[in-house]
Amino acid sequence: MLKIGELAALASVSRDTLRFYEKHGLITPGERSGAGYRLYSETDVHRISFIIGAKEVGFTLNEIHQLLELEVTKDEKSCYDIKQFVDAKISIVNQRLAEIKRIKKSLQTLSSACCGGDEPATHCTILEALSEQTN
Amino acid sequence: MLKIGELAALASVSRDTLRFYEKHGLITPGERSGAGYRLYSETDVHRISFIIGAKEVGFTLNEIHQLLELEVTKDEKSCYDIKQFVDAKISIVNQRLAEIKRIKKSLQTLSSACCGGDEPATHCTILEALSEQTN
DNA sequence: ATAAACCCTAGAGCATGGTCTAAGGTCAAA
DNA sequence: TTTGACCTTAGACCATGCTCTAGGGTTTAT
Ligand SMILES: [Zn+2]
Ligand SMILES: [Zn+2]
Ligand SMILES: [Zn+2]
Ligand SMILES: [Zn+2]
Repeated sequence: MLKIGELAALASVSRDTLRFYEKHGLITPGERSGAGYRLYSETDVHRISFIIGAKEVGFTLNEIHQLLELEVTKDEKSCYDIKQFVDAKISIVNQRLAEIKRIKKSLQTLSSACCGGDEPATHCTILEALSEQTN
Repeated sequence: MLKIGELAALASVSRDTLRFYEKHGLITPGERSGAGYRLYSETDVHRISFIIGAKEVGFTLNEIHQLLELEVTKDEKSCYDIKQFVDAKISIVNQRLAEIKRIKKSLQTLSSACCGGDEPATHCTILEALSEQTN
């Protein structure tokens, strides 16, 4: 059984983060010591690992919430269900990717149209372009 | 001179958004009517256009703040300065892009390792992988 | 025995970019 | 004249993911 600071060190997160995850229902640490200290079991450690792993691949806490539900009921779920979930996330990520690429392109277009010289920017095509709405 | 609702309609933003921008120093509408209504000049309209244009290419409000300072002092600034600013943003965008690509790859790796079948997910490689920290 | 290091709670605060509400004043048309 | 559409303010609220503070109690080492 680990105390919060021990788990925090193990998982490389802050104690506050662990309490935050608990408050938001991501972990439900069972036991408390006589003094009311949280005590984390092996299962809890595994759960934290899961959360951190899921964060690392870009899931939001909300999504991790749903993933954890899939995880704890994994004998009632199929691989199909889990894979679907991941694939749905991939398509969200693809949308973000497309948006950022769009932004990058716009910025590159702006940048390459500008002479980048020493003269006053009164004629700068970047400043001009920004005030022309495409809408 | 436009009232706030008129400018809002023109710029396709809400009245609240315009007041929000003002509160955060992005616009500084000069005049008020007798009843205390904000009155926007041609210059203000141009400024709003600029803000919206800059938002469209992905600048944050904070960055737009800085851009506006460049814009109003553009006779003291050079194209070099402006282009530098845009190029700095491009490198921020590139970092975000790299991070999202990393996430996408991780998710794809997860997805493709899963059989996606109908059997119980007790053996699912996705769930397994998520609880294995790379750290 | 006392100080450092740890634990607890509730709740505020941060950054981002707004949106909405309450409680009021103003202006135009019917 | 009264309704509705517009305007004002200050401040609360949304999501996201923490981080920090205040004001306590506990444990451990010296
Ligand atoms: Zn130039
Ligand atoms: Zn230029
Ligand atoms: Zn399978
Ligand atoms: Zn699977």
